Amino acid sequence: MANKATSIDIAYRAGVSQSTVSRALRDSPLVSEETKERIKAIARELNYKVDKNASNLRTQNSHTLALLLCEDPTNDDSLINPFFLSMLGSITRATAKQGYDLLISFQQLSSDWHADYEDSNKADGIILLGYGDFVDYEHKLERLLSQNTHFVIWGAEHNKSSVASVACDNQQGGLIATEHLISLGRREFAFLGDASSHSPEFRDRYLGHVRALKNAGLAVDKRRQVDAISTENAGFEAANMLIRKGAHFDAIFAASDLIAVGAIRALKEAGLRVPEDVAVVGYDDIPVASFANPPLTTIKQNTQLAGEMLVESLLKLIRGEKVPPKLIPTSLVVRKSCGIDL
Amino acid sequence: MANKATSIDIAYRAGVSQSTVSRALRDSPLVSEETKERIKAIARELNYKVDKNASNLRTQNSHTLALLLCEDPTNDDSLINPFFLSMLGSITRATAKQGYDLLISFQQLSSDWHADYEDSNKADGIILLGYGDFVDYEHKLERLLSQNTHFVIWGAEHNKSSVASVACDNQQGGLIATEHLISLGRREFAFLGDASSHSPEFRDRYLGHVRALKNAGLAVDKRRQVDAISTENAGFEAANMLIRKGAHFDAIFAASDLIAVGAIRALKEAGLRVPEDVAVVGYDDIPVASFANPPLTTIKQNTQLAGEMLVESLLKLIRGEKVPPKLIPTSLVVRKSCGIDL
DNA sequence: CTGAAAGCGCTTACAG
DNA sequence: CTGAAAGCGCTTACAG
Repeated sequence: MANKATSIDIAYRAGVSQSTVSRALRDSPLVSEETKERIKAIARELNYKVDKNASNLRTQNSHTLALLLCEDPTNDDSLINPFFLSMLGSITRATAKQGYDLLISFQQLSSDWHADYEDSNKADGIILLGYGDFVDYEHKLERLLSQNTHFVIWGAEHNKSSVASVACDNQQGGLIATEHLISLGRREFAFLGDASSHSPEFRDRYLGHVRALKNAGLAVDKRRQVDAISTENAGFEAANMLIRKGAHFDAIFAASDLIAVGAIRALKEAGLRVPEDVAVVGYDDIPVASFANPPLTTIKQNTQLAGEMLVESLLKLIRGEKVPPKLIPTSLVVRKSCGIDL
Repeated sequence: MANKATSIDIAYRAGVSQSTVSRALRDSPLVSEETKERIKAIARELNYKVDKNASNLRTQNSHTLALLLCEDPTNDDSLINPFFLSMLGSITRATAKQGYDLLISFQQLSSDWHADYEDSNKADGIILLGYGDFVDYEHKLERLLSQNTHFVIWGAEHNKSSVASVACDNQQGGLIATEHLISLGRREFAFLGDASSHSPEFRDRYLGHVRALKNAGLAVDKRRQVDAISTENAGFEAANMLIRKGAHFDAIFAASDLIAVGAIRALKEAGLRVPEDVAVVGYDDIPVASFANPPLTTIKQNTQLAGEMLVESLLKLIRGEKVPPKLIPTSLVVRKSCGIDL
């Protein structure tokens, strides 16, 4: 590889000082238009690009954000939660739009976080996506907080108000999903998904679900809530358990689409028809949802907006501004699994 | 944020020179064990991390790779080709395993590439994923080549042997998919997907498909090949066109799973049963494939291996080694859409 | 508007 | 085994 051109090379050719080159390329008003043009032309000709390591070292910021994607321990090695992938797309776009680069890292949940991007000046801040067990997660957040790292988390509002967060309104999602089923005449509900504080997002969906039931004067039967992590298999097992217990239900609200798809499989195998016997609603609107059989009614999170807000909040934090937690409303996507005639 | 500790701070506390600190932290054999321990302990205590900008500037390499994901212009804005996402996962992992960071960027195909990661010393090399139109793509590759950028491409073998590439064996994939259908008694084949030089991967799948037909002494009917880009809609349209033309066929080999899923929808709407009347095989094994109705028989690419090889090839290139193009064998995933009784 | 100079925080020859 | 010093390529006060 030919030696890269430096600002000194350009200065030499342009017959100016290196400082002037640096100013010209950064469009400083201190340089005359004429000189600027000459310098820029030479820079283009030499295919010159400012050395980021040098400029970052000098200015002490990296113009780079880091995205830490924590994988669910439950997914197989090569599979990423499809919902996160959708977020990844919007985060990448939002980061680029702001003129930042994005460093990405997948972390095993088990392992200790390698979250020293900011300490090593590789990134100005960190976006955290996914956590596995929320209780463990909080300890890690504590450490980031104590190290004054700039970071913003996706998913659940943290009880420490000092943690910046962006989340979709999971309670509202659970509410509208359940209200929809109620409006279609369903009365006996099952909820599939962990409803404990270990999974605050699922728990909030559950809380919204319960609120809708209460608003409608319907019974909340704890025996029809079955824990499940977000996999097709867990959904299958959870629905099977309900069926084996002989539980009565005419609707299932699943805390995620994968759970819903697994549940549908279990229902079918048990000879139950979806949606005639049991209506099913999922959560996330992953691509699989529209191809499920029947196509899955689900709650869609606005990942586009979410990505933008995560990036925006993080940049504000870096600039030293305050950022209140953000809550994004969700929307209902009606397909056939809820029993409506499309 | 408290001022970050530097190697000088540590030197001061340890009562040694800054050079010794630097050596100790890099585990240089020139430093006594005892001194090393002392220095490392202080570094931990101060939460010290080597400043990457400074060290990269000094050593003139970034220990970072860049991933350029070029989106298909055909996908809607927030949706990424699910196959690429699976690659992304394995590339991220492989990069981390080698101790490198990964910078990621989504490029619009229309826009001019912003591929100056290496020129600005932000990355030591680039992995290119996706391209849209291959003919346009090649011009861009020319430029990278002329700038002596280190890069490796995924997908098709480039006719310039100087371009490092990793690809799955698309011809072999097309061959085994078609052979499988033939072994199940299918005789009249349609192929859905662009078979021109604008989509070399699809074309190779088509070539393998044709080879299998010829090997079996079956007719190759050009009228049963319909161009389609890799979307569900394009597959739907392509299959509809075949049906409207009154083409006879008892099997469809689709160049991608999305095309296959769209084709199945068209077949069903036309009152054709899958697989009884028409068997369908796709390509990629995206998550949707197993949830399609009927579940889709498809060709699986080993994304895990592919990601590792891309990273490995790129690192070799950076080290100045030669890298021959790599071809990874594919495998058949049999589900119900091909007509086998599972 | 321009230049000379300092300095960001490291790594690494050079000298001991 | 250790230290003093140079230098990676920028940005930006300071002086003119």
